[in-house]
Amino acid sequence: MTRGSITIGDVAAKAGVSRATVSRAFTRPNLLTPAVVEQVRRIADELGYVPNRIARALSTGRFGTIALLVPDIANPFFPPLIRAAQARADALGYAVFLGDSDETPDREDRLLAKLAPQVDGFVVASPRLDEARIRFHAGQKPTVLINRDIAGVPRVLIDVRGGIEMAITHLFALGHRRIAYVGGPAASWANQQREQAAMAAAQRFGIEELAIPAYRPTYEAGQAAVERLLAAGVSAAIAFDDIVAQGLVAGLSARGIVIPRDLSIVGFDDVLAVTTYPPLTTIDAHCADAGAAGVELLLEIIETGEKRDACQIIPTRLVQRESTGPVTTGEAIPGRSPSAGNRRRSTDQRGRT
Amino acid sequence: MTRGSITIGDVAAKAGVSRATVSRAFTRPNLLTPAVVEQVRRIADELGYVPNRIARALSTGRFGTIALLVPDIANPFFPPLIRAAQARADALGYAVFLGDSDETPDREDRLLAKLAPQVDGFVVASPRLDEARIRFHAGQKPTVLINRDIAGVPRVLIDVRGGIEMAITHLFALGHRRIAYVGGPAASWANQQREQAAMAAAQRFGIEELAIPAYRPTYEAGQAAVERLLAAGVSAAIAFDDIVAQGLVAGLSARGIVIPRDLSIVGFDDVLAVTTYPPLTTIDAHCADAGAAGVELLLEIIETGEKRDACQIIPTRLVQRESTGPVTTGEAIPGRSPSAGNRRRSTDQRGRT
DNA sequence: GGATGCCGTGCAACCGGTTGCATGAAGCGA
DNA sequence: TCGCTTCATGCAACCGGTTGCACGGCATCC
Repeated sequence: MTRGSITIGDVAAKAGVSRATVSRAFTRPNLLTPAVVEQVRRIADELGYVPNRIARALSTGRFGTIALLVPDIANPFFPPLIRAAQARADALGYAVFLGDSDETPDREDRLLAKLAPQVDGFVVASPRLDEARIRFHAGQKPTVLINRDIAGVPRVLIDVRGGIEMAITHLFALGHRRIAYVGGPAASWANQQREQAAMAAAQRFGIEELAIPAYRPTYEAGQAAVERLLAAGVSAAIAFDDIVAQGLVAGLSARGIVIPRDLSIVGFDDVLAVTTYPPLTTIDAHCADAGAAGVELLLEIIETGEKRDACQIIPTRLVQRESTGPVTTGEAIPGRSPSAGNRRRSTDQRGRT
Repeated sequence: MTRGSITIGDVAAKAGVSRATVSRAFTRPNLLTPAVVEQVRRIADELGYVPNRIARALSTGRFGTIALLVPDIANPFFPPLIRAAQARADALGYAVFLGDSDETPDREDRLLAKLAPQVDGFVVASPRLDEARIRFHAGQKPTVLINRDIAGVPRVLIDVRGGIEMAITHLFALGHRRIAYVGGPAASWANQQREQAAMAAAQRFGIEELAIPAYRPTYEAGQAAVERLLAAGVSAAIAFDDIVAQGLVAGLSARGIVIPRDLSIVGFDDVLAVTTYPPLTTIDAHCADAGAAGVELLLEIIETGEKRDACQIIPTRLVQRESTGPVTTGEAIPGRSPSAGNRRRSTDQRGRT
């Protein structure tokens, strides 16, 4: 099956050159006469020769593969990220192993160990593993983290503070003075970061902010949080992510609460915003960019051999759709500048294309 | 990094045996004296020797890896499939390459060629490539197709006819006599299959059925098809997939049409049904099962070496939620048993767990 | 006690590339 | 014209395993 396929020897024989020359025609063409390179490549094409990456890996110690680990492929945050990462890697000549850790640190650990001997490096998105283990693995193989901030390990982060700041500016302008942050998994680094950013920004605006847990980043968890949200007596909520936001919207609508008339909802990630009703105002996390950036950073580290302590920030932006609106009832504490309440302000400032 | 690690030679030297013996101690221990095996393994452990999979792959031609190709990771149909496939492969000791062909046959072709020399086989979900090329690749490496029926190539298929039949039975019982099938990409095998099944089933029930194209399997395409759908004057529609259905629902709602009062909608795949409003009645395609089954079939073929012409059918079931209801207006042709119109019938017969 | 067979082990070739070094031809200055 | 570079190419070793075959020792059997 694999046997019997075209090898470098076949091409060499047909082209009347040595195997070394064929090899160089592909890996170091500048060492050869252009005419020879051209001829070898033509014959290789004719024969349908494809370099055997395994054999190459054995002699160079480089595999031309990377592994991308995610906690849950089915979480809509990851597919665009995976897609972009895969496309970028493919364009740069690398193949991608995909691993799903199923949200469990142990499986993540096992996948890292298992794949290590056959990849040049790792991109680990939203790692669930503890810092010590991550450090250990990162010491073995070039590793780039996405969405996790560990000093010394190259990483790609989302500009959560910027996005949250825009969201709160937006809500403030609409007159909201008492809002909620509906959180995801308590143990999740992303959740802690988002919650802290929301608290800090609210404080700066003099907005009262309550943290309401949703425990898991799912639609059902969002629905289940509705009761607690209503009990909090807020006029707006920022959700951990779009999924939780969607659950909130569904749960609220089911109780006859009209969005955004009665309550404004802001999502996070912009992974399904257009497809909700009403279309969700959300913080676009540019997750595809994060995936591409992670791969690029990793390959740069692999190819230069430099162990730079890079920390790349992906900008966010607020995408204003229809799940947020001005405060209309007097239920919330009006604050000191109620006249600003109905002024709609464009916060749709693109971070980048 | 990889260099400088312990090799079979180091173990051989320390154990005072040949490299061949060390190799056999791991791969064919029954050929050796138990005492030797035990001693070699102990020394290997002491030294921290781990067999190099790449080197092994080069000589055996077996890699312990498979590739999973999908047309678009971001299409919600695939993440559950990928997830299940990855989990199954991992459990059986294989690592998974993921390839996204971006819906283009050429990229699919290229990915197959590129990955072929480093995998033991392929699972190709919803291939976009033409039959001849698929046959060609399947001839080179063990290949299992999901969602594409090519005689002679092992494949896992969705029981589209069964699902459609249940959906139409359901709609008929609700009194619908004139319905539409809102199709996906015309060139897609899945679309053709679904459309034909819908037409055939409708005919059996004496239901009038119109085909309305949506051209692409996207939310926007679904929205764009609304006008054509309304012009058709039907009382119900079956969509190519849940995404198109969601687009239809959104487009209809935006025009003030209430679902299911004014129009019933049935989706296909059950990948986002709960999260729509109203929750979507849909045909559950068990896509996770399909992914797992594809991997299992492939590994069986790889490990037994048999080239069986397998064709495994994944059962479907109708999941009845709230986007379908009885015909209430007289706009549709009432048919001959209008009294059956309001009888709600449970069609939620599980195909399997 | 010698022929026979079995079995555990080693030798060496091989998988399909890459690469350091040697070689020989061409180019060039004196 | 000669000697020195320069450069394109080939030779052969190597990456780290696996495996067909040969060999030699020992038990078995006549």
